[in-house]
Amino acid sequence: MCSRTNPRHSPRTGRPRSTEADAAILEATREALVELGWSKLTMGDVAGRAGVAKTTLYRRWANKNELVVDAVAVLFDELELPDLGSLQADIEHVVLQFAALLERPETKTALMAVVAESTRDEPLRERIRASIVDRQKRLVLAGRKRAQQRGELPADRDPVAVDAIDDLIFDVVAGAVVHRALVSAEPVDEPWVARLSALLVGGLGAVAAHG
Amino acid sequence: MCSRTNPRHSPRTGRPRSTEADAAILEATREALVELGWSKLTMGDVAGRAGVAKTTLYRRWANKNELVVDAVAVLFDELELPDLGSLQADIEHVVLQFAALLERPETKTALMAVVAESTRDEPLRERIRASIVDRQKRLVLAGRKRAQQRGELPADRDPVAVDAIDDLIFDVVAGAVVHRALVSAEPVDEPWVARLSALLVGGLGAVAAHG
Amino acid sequence: MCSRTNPRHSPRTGRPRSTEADAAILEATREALVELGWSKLTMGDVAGRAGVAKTTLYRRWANKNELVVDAVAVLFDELELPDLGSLQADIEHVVLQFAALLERPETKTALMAVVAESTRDEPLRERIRASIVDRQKRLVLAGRKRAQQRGELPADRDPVAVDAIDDLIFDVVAGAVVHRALVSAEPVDEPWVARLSALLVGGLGAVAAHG
Amino acid sequence: MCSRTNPRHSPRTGRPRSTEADAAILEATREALVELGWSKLTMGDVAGRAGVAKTTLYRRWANKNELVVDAVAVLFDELELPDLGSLQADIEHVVLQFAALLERPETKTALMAVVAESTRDEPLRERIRASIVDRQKRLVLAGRKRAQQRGELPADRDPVAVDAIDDLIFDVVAGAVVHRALVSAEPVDEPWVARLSALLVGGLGAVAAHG
DNA sequence: GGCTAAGCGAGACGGTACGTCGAGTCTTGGT
DNA sequence: ACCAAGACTCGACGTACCGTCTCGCTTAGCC
Repeated sequence: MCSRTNPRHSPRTGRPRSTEADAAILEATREALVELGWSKLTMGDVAGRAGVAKTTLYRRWANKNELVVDAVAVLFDELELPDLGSLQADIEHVVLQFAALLERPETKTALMAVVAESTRDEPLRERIRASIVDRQKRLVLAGRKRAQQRGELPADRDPVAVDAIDDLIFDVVAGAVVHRALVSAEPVDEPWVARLSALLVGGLGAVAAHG
Repeated sequence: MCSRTNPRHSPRTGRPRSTEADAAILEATREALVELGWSKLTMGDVAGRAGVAKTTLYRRWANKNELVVDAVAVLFDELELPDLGSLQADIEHVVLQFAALLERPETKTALMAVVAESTRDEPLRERIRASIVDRQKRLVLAGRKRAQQRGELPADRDPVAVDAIDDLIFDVVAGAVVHRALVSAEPVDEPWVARLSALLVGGLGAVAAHG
Repeated sequence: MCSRTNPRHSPRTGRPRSTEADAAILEATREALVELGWSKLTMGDVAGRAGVAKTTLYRRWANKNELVVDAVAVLFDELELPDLGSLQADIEHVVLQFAALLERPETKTALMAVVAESTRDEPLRERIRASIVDRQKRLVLAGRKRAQQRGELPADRDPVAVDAIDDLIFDVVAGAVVHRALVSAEPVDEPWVARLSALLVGGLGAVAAHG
Repeated sequence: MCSRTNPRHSPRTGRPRSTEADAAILEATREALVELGWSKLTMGDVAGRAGVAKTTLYRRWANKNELVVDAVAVLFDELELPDLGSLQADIEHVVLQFAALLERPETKTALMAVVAESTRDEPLRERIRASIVDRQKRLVLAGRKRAQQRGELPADRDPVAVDAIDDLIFDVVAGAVVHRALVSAEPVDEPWVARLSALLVGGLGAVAAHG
């Protein structure tokens, strides 16, 4: 999950890798992201902060991007979807959580950078998808299920179509928040979130009606 | 428009800058983006491709990021909004255009990278906003006006609220397409675009109704 | 004789060191010297060739230089001084033997390197002197004794002066051969050796006459 | 003579190399040799002492060995052969000069090291020969000529044989001094030098008589 | 015949230097 | 003032070795 697997080698032999080093490196990486941002973060600096040799980093991660993905990924697991009684309230709550996450300097600087790198680095894209993106689709799924139980959305007819709608909602919500926060550089505040969720709830009703 | 203005010097004195160099550099930058991607593009390489000295680049642009923004910005002016008879058709058309633009390797690799850099570089953010982002808001504005003329959307009541909705739509559309294309790395094809525009049109109706 | 003695431990307790490892390491060291030369020889590589862990090397030798000295020292014990009937013939024979030894790639690359290191490493200098240099002075001593028995050289008068001459001859012969072979990089062939021994025999006569 | 020649490039274009940097680097190299010795001298340290970037070193010298040869070579040009009235006195004087040179820490540590490296590096051997070795043969030549003028040695008969004797003397003198100073690590003092030159003068007489 | 003290293979560890590369600046001579 | 060329400083890169340090396991001699 978090480090380069030891190539062609029995796990029973030799000195085992230090798990303290693992943790210290990831923590140091987040710290460096906060202070320096992605483009000024260096492997040597991270090693220094972690109290670890540079070789120890390279033994675990092939390069800066993979390290940063792992350091940041864990933050995304904080997102939760408590039942607030209505689809619109649920959406607003998770969008605000996501916006708060994107406001943190370590994610703000890192997320776009690694996605940019991933356009030319297939393994990195896979790592991002596995560590970050796919893990959050659970939120969309859970939100839809709950809305269906409440009767806010009709029950599934065609499971393929449902999947497609889930993916659409995921890209729309995540994309809109990222774009608002990082490209437009405007605040993701309650009024905006209210408008966004109104748009979504309204749109979902229309799409579900004749979908 | 596209290059660093000559600091503290009268524009009338000495040898004028070569306009051929300007064009050659931007073209060379796009070429290098296609072949190498953003992170492996180097100023020396661009200078070499353009048949120009590195000095000449730095006389015009302060650094690599600003050069890349200018090289890519012009591509976004290709987007157009022909009248296709309905709001949904207009949206689908412009989204497909935008998706095609993001498929081009020079924009795919560059756009996210410079946005990532801009999270720590205020002048760069301003340049991106001025050169790329704000320029495309015209499309949202034009689309809405046309829909209002057709009667698909109600006429403006509160101009402030209208602006807010325009901005929301812009972030949702641009964000969703970028996220689908670069993060989810799934095709922005006609079925997906149809679903997106259905969602938007439905949602806009709902929002406008009680907005 | 050849390896670091076990510090602060009774030699009777615990598992004894493998003598096969000793031999394999020295042999591997010579092999690596032949293939890689002194400066590209690495401890890890030697350990690998010997089928032994790096720890096992460092348990026996403090560092690369001491290992190399021991690996090479044994080769110098091959030198012999058979009685060929005259001082000049004896000298020529031993010089040719020495030259052949210096032609071997493992000695050629190692000898000068460890001597160079020894200019800044007193323990190493001692080890070289004990393992290599002093051991070969026996040849000079034996040659002189034999020449005196034959009447080619006068009998000893002052033992201190005799020692001084022995040392001089040693430095002249060894130095000249090394310089010819490694610095001038010219062949130590029979004509050259004949000239050298003629010079020495003539010179010794003169020095002994009024010494 | 002292730096890597600029490959495939007109000398008329671009910023010229700094000659101050050249001098500062060589001086810094000698200083570092004195303080650290050859094996602990690093390119980065030399660059720092010279107030120069590491790249500036690598632009001029391919590696540490070539740099050290150039830094040390100039010291050997100090050797001179004043006329002291007799062959023996001339020899003693130049040998003492040479010994003093070898006592200097920068030559002591560097000379053997680069010769050791040169056994596996043909270009380095050539550089040493051209910069250091061949330049000093002039001393042997001059000494012999002067001795012939004085009548201490017979005039040339066979020029080839004369060359061979010159080379022999060079290897014997240089080799003996180096061996005494660095291998035997004993002082090259006046008594020893007197014995050496007596040996040589006596031997030369004998060799020249029937050579 | 179990105990104990070392040896052993494996490989991770903290360091240090390597030689290269790119960014952005400066210095030539020439337009 | 511009320009091409290329040297300059700075700093990070990713690699390679050094010599040390755990691991789990083996191999003797002694009780």
